[in-house]
Amino acid sequence: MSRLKPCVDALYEGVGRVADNIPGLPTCEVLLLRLLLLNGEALLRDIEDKLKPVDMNESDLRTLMMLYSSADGTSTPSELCTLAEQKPTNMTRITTMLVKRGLISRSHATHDRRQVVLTITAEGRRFVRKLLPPMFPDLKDRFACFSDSERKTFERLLKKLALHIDPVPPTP
Amino acid sequence: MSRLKPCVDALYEGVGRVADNIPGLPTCEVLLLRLLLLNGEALLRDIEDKLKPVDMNESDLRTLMMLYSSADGTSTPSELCTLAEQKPTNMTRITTMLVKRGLISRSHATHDRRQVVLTITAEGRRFVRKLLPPMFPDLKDRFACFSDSERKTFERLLKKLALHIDPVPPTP
DNA sequence: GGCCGATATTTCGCTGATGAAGTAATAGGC
DNA sequence: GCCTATTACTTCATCAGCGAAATATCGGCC
Repeated sequence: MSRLKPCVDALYEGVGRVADNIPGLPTCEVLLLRLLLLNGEALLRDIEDKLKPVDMNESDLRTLMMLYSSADGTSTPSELCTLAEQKPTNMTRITTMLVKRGLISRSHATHDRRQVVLTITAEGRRFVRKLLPPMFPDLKDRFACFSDSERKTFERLLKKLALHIDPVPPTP
Repeated sequence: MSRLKPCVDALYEGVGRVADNIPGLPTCEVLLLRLLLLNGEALLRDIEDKLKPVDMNESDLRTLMMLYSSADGTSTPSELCTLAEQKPTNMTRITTMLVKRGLISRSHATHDRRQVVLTITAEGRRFVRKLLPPMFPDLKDRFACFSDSERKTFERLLKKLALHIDPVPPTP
């Protein structure tokens, strides 16, 4: 069941028609935007499908991974919010759930008692080390259409874009 | 307020640390995946911010644009679902809202009375023609970090990826 | 021509994420 | 040493989107 090809086709046709209709349409940029979002959604769906069996979604895993991959297995909700691109509200829910599952622990910072310190537990580390490896083959497959140099180029462009769109404030 | 740079930095550091820890981690692929999602989320946020003033979200606009850009300004819920990557449930809600706002109209197909035919109205077309142009400058800015050839390369890679990840079924 | 499985869409109940308001603690001016 | 603004997090109400079930229609088989 091919889902993306019709989207891509309709996208190119549609943009062509709209361009005839609305002057000044930045055709190439629209294509880049839509293709990027299309790929993002598809990849996200794949991940979430794989996480469903362990009752997790991508935000949950991302949060857990931020702790797993931090220098000392420790962080705070606000730091995780900026690094995992989440709102505080949601971070509360995620961490509460992870604490309940015993994957992380919550405690208070001594120097600033407003701050909550989150630490990944031994069980959390075990969980990650068991969960990730089975996902590797499929992940490689996703990008198997690229040559090594294409992968490098793609990475370079994605990184460049991320750092560029960063500080652009929205025009109100 | 720079939000993405710390994410990118943490990503590269984090992946480095995890790679030391979990053998077989496809480092490059993980970076590609995370960077792609990061960019997608940031771009989506920008769009949704711009749409908030007109009480719309990106899915709503995408749906409306599929109709605007179709050959005859007409489609069906199921077709829109596949093209706009939406579930039927959500499409019902979106189209109901668009009908309420007078941007599209709903009617029944004569040859198959199960099907609903959605048509963009004159007001819907006006709405789109008024809404889009102010978004062009910012959209161009987003990709202004790329040279023409980089934009072409990026588009080629994105398209290639979309068509590749398409038919890969999830391994259960 | 009536029954059965498939298809198109909607309804319903639930979950994940959000913005706004609330709580708690700190920091800085005076 | 208090008062105010700021910061860190949580709670609450709400909403978009989803899966499963319901509804309506079609198409084919006998």
